[in-house]
This record gives sequence, structure tokens and C-alpha cells, in this order.
Amino acid sequence: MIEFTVLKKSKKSAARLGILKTPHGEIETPAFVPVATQAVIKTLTAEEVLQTKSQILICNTYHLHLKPDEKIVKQNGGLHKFMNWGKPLMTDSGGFQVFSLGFGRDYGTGKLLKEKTDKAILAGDKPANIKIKDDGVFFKSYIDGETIFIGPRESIKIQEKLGADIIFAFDECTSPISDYNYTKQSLEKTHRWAKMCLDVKKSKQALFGIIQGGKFSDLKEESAKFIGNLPFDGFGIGGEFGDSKKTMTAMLNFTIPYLPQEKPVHLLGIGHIEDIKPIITTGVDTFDCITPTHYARHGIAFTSKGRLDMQKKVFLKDKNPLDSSCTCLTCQNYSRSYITHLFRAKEITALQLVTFHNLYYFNSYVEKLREAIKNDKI
RNA sequence: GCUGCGGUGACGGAGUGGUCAAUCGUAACAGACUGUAAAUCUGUCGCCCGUUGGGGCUACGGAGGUUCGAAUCCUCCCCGCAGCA
Repeated sequence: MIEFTVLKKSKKSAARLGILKTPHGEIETPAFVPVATQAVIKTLTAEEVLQTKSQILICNTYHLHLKPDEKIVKQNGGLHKFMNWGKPLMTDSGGFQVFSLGFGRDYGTGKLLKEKTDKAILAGDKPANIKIKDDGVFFKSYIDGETIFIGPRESIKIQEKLGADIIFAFDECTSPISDYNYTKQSLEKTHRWAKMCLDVKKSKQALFGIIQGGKFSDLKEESAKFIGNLPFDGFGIGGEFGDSKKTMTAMLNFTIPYLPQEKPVHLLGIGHIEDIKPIITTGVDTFDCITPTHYARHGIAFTSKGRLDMQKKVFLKDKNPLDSSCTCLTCQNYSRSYITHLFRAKEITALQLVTFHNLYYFNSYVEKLREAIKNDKI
């Protein structure tokens, strides 16, 4: 079980400061949630992750079901013990994979639409590689092609075996190019699945329901009201948020007030550094994003001066740390020159040093924002 | 000195008379990435002009030659490797 306490609401915005108590410790919110899909923050050990000021991680049901199988995790004493992470954990339900391995893959689109497109997903359209049925989804394992069925029941059972503190309802994350009718039909399914998740769950883990509805206000409202009225321990806001950052913030400002104010709100899969302040001011308590870890492995370091592409030749002659105002171990001990050398030499330590820094940087930034809420500055 | 093999774009290495500015890989450069199919993917990669289609120029060790046409065939030369003297 979890316990959520709102300590303070900003006078300037909907931002709020809170404490989320879990069986594995407390989280100061708003908090960034690094993504540990396969029960690891890629390139880092759990001990290193602790030093990045991370308070809670999110792992993935679909991926851990395929590998190593939740039974193995359970036999190892559950996720916390398995991955040597004594702090709070979430598991995502696999609902994102319904999108990313389905229409996301077919159309090459992400959660946010960058360019205008004529492509559209209409009611009745079916993704090429997965089958979405009334009770769940048939996936093809990307490992060996095996057919795998995950629905609300399966997802909850897997998540119970994994043993995270907070688990998510199985949903269908919709694409930014889904039309109104597709989104509406999908939403009905997600709502039905949400109830099933509540019915199936036997553990004391906290279960978060997920609000969908795409970019359509009436569907978002309907979803927030419906999911918000179910006895979930918290809420995730998922799916896509229109085609610009402004619509995203507007949509959050519109949606969150429909949810019970005493329960925590998690924003699923959003969090480029420039998005963080805007989403926090809408009242989001926790949010996860692959950006700091994923981009790190592609050479991008986030700094107070903006993104740096550490593969660029210029940095070979730069003896400064990634960010001279950063107090992380990477910045204390290693130069841009060295890190760039490692990238160009294809040394895996490059990925590690930047992953460490990026996580520390994101967490430090959110820490500052918590301070700002305390002082009613945002 | 003889015999054999070979010299291709930054590098490795295809091509062996027209469809070749030359497959592919690497490097280089540029771009993308938001609940991780992702240490990944995409684009450019001889020079010059055109917004595109495209056009011009210079190129496959060097110099000649054969041919309508040569990286590809012939002659001589230079260089490398191997074997034999």
C-alpha cells in the first residue's frame, strides 16, 4: 500500500509538493522516475543509480515477462531484491507496447506528433504485428516470434509476481494519429480493462488507473471521470497529448482537476528537460521518461547550457566537465574531452558516464523545482 | 634478373568492354529520438552548377594505344608482395 500526503500547493500554479510513502521508502514529489525497462538502468548498477538522486524507478511488464519471465524474478525474491534496488519501484503494465509495437511501429510515430501528416488510424483499423482483442492483446515476441497474450488479468498477475510498489492498469496507449472514433472505441476497452485490473488484483500493491482519450477533450474528460471514480490508489495519464507542447499542458490542466485531489498523479512517458516545469505546474506528482538514459547512449548530455552532442569533434579539445555547475561524479572527475574520446572509440564507459550525469542532472533539476514550489515561485 | 600476383574514391574491398562517379563495409559529417523493438535509426559522403527532374568537369598507379565506347583489352614505364636465381 501507499500513502500520499500533499504538503503544499503552490500559490502560483497547480504544482504541488508531496510525500509518497511506499513499503520501500518515501518519495518526495514531484519526482522524476527513471526508466529501467529490463530491471536495470542501462549501463548503471543499482548502487550508481542511488547516487543520481533517483528515488523510484519504473520497470516494464511486457519486457520482463519475455525475459527473464516473472517467475524467475519471483524466485529471486521479487524485483527489488533481484535488481538490488531497495527503494520504491513501479512497473508499467505493457499498455505502452500495445502502441509502440502496434501502430507506433506501423506508422513510425511516437507519442508526440512532430510533423503534420495525412496518415490516420480509423475505427476498425488493425495494427500489423499485434492483435488487439476484447480481453487483451496478442503480441509477437521480438525475441523469437512466439505469440504472447497479455490482457488486464495477465498484466496484473505478472506485475504481482514482479512485486513493484506501484503497478499500472493494462491500457491501450493510443497514437497521435488515431482519429476520434478509434480513440473512443479504444477508450471503452481501456475502461473495461481498468475495472478488470481492479477485480483481479489480490496483492497489496498500489494500483494506478490510466486515463486515455487522446487529444479529444470530451474523451479525456470522460476518461478522467470514469477512471477517477474507480478505487485506484493513484492515476496515470497516458497516451498522447495533441501535436504541440502547448496542447499537452492545456490537456493536463484540463484533465487533472477531474481526478481525486488526494491521490497521486503520474504522467506516463513525458519529460524532456524543457517539459518538466510545465508539466509540474499542472499538478503532476511523478513522471517517467526515457530521455536522460536513452539520449545518453546516443551521445547527448543535458546541461545548464542545453544539450551537448558528445560525439562532436570539438569536445575532444574541451577539458571542462559536461556541466561546470554540476556536482555529479562524472562532472567532478571527467572532462568533455575524455568522454568524447570514449564515444568516438566506442567505449561503453562513455554511455555510463553520460547516463549517470543525465540522471543526476534531471533529478537535481526536479529537486530545484520542488524548492521553487515550496517558495511559490512556480 | 626471372616468374607469378597485384596497384580502385579517407581506409578496407567489389567490379573485369557499355546500365560506373563506380556494390558493400568502415571512418567522417549532419539529423532524429518523450510509459525503451533503441550503445539505435535516417541522410550526405569526387568537384562544380540547378529548387526538383537534371547538367558539366575530373577520376580506377603513369604514359600511350585498340574501340562508337575502357576501371575493365594491348604496349611500355613506375611501385608493392611472393617464389626462384
